[in-house]
Amino acid sequence: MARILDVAKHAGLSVASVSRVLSGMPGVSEATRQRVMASVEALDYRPNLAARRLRSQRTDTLGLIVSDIRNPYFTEVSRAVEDVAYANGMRVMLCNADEDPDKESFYLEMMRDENVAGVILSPTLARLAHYRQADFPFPVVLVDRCESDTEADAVVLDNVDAAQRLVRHLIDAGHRRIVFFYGAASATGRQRLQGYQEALAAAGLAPVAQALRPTTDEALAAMRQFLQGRRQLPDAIVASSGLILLGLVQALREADLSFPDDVALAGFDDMPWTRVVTPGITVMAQPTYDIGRSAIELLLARIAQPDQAVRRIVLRGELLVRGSSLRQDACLADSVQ
Amino acid sequence: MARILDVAKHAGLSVASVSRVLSGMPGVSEATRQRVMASVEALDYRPNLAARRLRSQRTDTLGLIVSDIRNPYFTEVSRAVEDVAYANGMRVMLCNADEDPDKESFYLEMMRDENVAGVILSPTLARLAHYRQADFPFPVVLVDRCESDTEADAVVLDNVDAAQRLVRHLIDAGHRRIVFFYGAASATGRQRLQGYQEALAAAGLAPVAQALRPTTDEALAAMRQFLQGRRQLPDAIVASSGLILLGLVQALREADLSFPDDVALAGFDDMPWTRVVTPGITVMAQPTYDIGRSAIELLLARIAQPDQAVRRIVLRGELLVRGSSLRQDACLADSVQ
DNA sequence: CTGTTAGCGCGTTCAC
DNA sequence: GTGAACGCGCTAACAG
Repeated sequence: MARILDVAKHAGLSVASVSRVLSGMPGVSEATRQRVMASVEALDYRPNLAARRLRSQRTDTLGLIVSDIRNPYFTEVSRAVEDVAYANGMRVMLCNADEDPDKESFYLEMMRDENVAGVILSPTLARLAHYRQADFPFPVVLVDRCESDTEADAVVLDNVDAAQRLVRHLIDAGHRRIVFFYGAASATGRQRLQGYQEALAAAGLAPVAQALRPTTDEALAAMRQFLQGRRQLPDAIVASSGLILLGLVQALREADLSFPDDVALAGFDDMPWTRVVTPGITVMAQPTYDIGRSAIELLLARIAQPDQAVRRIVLRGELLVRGSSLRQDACLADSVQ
Repeated sequence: MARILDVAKHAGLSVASVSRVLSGMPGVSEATRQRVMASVEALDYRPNLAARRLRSQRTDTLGLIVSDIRNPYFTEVSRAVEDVAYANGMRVMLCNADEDPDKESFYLEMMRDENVAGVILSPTLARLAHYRQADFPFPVVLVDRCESDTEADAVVLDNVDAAQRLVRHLIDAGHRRIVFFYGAASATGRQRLQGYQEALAAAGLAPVAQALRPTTDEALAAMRQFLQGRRQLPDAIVASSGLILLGLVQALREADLSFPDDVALAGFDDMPWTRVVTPGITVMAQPTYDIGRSAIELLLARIAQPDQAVRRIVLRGELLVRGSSLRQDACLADSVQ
């Protein structure tokens, strides 16, 4: 592997000149610049990143710690983050905490060890509870999950509002007994619970909420149990995330129940499959790519300006009404899309 | 940030001793080990990875370059890779080439710059065509995609066999005119095409195959066009991947066509949603987690033994028969699962 | 068993 | 505009 010294020799220059050219520093004659570039080409030279990072103490690496890599929400966010990062000459280390606080801690330590320039994190509830930016040696931007009083740069959906609108839609469609299955392990799930509760309260209805871990398997199990326990179904069921929604649908299919005939259905996240089940499932769609893009833009801005005021970007969900939420007797199934 | 010298001073020892303890080298008395650990604790010392990597020329980082992070196949593979990697004290850099040869090249260069210990790669067709391990400065294990004559460690499905069995199942179920939508950009898609062709040939049937880029959107567009072009539908349609399958189903729903009544359906990958559409979709399931686990085990073995013979691990798909492939008049819909 | 010391490859002063 | 030399923090060879 060619070193910078080899390039210098080949070009008949000193290592300093080569370094200057490669770092794009000013004060180099065009002639030497050409010679350096030619030698770099000739020797197929690549700077040693370890040496460069050691010497400069700087780093061009960002961390992205997602809660669950299987969640399309996060894969979409990660695509946006990568796109913007690479466009700005930075690399991204993508890590999957799998909703496990220990894994999350492990990766945060790793980020510290890697001396990253900054991290985008969707935190577990425990970490968010006593979150302080000062605990981290690098700037952090929260994504997807954030409390209203968290002192941190963050990009989130307006969860309370989104849940409210989703539930209000169900109420408007004529449903009264509406059950909510939500991921209790995240701030997001709880905020959506709040929106659900507020929407019901405003209509004078009683909430029935079921907490669970935010995975498809858990939702499937919870729904199985729910169906066993009762003779009469509610009017509608709402899921606080796409992963949970999938588990609910699996359980309904198992039990040979159909929607919206036996029970209406709605959830979060416009996952591709919600369009292909019959009828389509009404969901609150999140602007996933924008969320990721906003997060990394926030992070890059923070890195450039460490002392700027804390910013929070709140995005709005989009209600996509499909067949699953519409009572047959309402005769709307065909007219709304 | 505490340095190793600080730890040494604090413990009243030399840097060498501290280094030895931290690297787990033998020949250190228990007493000094204790003192070092105590000082490390006291100072909250963490080794500087850049310095360590520069000095030792070794690295504990592996690369994983997947073709499409949105494909659940790859997220599942990546989970397995991470699990095994971390259990072996290695980190993983996960990169998403997005089926783009340029991005793939970019990431491979990056892997070289990062001086990774090895890479797991699902290669684009172009790269596979003239693949030579000698072109890479690190060991590579191919995953998902590999030609029969590729000289490389690899973990793949037996694609020809899997496609044959899937198509044979359709033939056995009474279908005759069977159309194949496949991803032409990968070796895998082509191998599955071959299996499809062989199964049809054995039954004396004529193949009709539609090549496309292996994304849901492309499959949706291709299927739209396909449906427009003809008055009569085939008996059955087969997708060479889960992503393509999803696009096909979207197009069928759009056109208000149902399966298996209007046309039977089958595909690859046991994606969660294939179970929740009605009826369920018959698929050839891949052992995704095992694929990932095998790949990293192969890679770790190769790193430990650079000169061992090239190995290829071929795994078998599992046919999951669901309602989408069974003709109604065959009266099997309920008896098979 | 422990300490001293020479670089790993590069960026960055400081002279010239 | 260019070059010589130092040191980032660590590991490993060697000496004791």
